[in-house]
Amino acid sequence: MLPQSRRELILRTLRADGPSEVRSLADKLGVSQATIRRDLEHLDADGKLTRVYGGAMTLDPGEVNSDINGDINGDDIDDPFADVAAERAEDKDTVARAAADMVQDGETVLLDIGTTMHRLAHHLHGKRITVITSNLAVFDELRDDADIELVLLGGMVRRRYHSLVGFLTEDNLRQVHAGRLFLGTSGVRGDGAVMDTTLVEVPLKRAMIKAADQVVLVADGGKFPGVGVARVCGPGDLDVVVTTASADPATRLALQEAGVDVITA
Amino acid sequence: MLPQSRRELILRTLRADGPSEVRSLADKLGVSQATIRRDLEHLDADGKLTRVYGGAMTLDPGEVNSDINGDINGDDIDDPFADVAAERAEDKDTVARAAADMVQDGETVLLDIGTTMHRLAHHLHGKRITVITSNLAVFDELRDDADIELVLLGGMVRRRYHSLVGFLTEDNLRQVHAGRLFLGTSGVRGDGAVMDTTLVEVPLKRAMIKAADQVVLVADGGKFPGVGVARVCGPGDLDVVVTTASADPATRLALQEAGVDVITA
DNA sequence: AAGAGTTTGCTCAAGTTTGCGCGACTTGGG
DNA sequence: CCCAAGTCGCGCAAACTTGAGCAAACTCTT
Repeated sequence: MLPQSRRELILRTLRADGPSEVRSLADKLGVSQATIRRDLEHLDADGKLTRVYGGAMTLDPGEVNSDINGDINGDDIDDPFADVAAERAEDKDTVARAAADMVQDGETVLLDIGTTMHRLAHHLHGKRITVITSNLAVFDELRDDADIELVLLGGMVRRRYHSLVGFLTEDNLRQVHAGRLFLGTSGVRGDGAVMDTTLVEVPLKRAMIKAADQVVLVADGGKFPGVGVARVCGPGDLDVVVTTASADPATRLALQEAGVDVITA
Repeated sequence: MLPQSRRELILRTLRADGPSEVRSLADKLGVSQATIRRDLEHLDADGKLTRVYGGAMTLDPGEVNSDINGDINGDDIDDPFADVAAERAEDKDTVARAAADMVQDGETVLLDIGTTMHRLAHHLHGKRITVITSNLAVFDELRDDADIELVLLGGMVRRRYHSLVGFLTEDNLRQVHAGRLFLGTSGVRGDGAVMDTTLVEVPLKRAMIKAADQVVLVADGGKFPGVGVARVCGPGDLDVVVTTASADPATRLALQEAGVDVITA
């Protein structure tokens, strides 16, 4: 059994059966607890799971399969530079925090789905704002925060993605308006086009863009350039991009030439 | 059981069932009360709940009594007979179970807000159905049940009532259709009119009635007759009423004369 | 076939969690 | 006002988890 396969199996186990103890993982995979610990340490550094005392669980509050969303390209696995991938998890938090810092009391913000938006929501605590979202991880994060007026868009519960989708969501989006939209992505193409891998989300993202005055794309440098099967929008639809220094300079330039304000967190 | 999982379970329990005592949490989770105390201390420090003498509750400012949430009429609070309220809780579960038993695989049901509907949702586990709701307690109950297609109506999060309200909810309700609606109430008047105490819910309830083929009112006998400032609908809008033997006979008769099928659970 | 580098399992000290007992405190009722 | 019942916080010991160090096994390259 390859270490890499074992780690993927660990992730799959967590996604399927929820939180798991070190002991049970060791038994199940036929390796020592020390090995499992090291695996969990690795996966935690890569932002694939959260380590907790005694075992591990999927990202934060039952976030079953966040990376399908937030980090849609699975390059982390193929990436031979493990330390680069480790930076990515931190990068996500960095851009999320920088984006959250833009938000002032009294604003109304629209939050896209994905892990990056969840991190962003985490940094919104303490502000007196209105948040509109179809992101269930964001909902879980903010549902007990009395300072935040929380509006949930309707839709079908998509458990694997922790989101709400469908025509109800689209309908609701046509009825609301926000000062700012924070948009996530699977990757930005070299010409500045925003991409996504899940087709069903594309019309929703487009509806969100229509519903907001300002569109802020939040994406760590690992997504420049990035992939995705579907084109969500062009650089002309974006107002601001928050990213990290590791973003590909050519893509960044393409964005700036399209009039986008590129902020390096 | 991981400490982390246990703590999340505590939060979930509080959200679903309202305030809880240290003892009952300890029994439920199979750990000592000391551990529960430490967990509560932890969660309180994290701002996830409010510690109170004897137990804990969700940190909603107005959430003094669980019944404020689900049970839309606040009469349980004013009720000087605590044991009556306790009996009522059992009654609520009885009618909820009877109503849930009506549901067949493949159905689409619409669930109103309130504790009774939460209990009903609890008895829906194991069925392969579609559930549409704006009830966040129902959402919490069913969000991890892979057999149930769950549709959440959009709206503003109303924390004290564990519900979603507003024009987004109404809009969504105009777009969906269900075979059956399970309706809650604060009380049924002597003439069979369904009442409610929260004005903002009335248009939603009316929209739900329009969106369903069959309307099933689920209300324990303590609500016959009952009070409420706003009239939701008349007996003619109801198809079935599920209640307990303690329901006022005159009110029951009025319903039957209006062609309603009154079922005693 | 040998060496460099990685992975794995084991051991051990340090740290964490848990359950229990005890004294102090809070609550509700005479 | 005081009392009884229950709850709380604290210290302690036992059980468990963790991270680090180390040697053996393994992989890959030369």
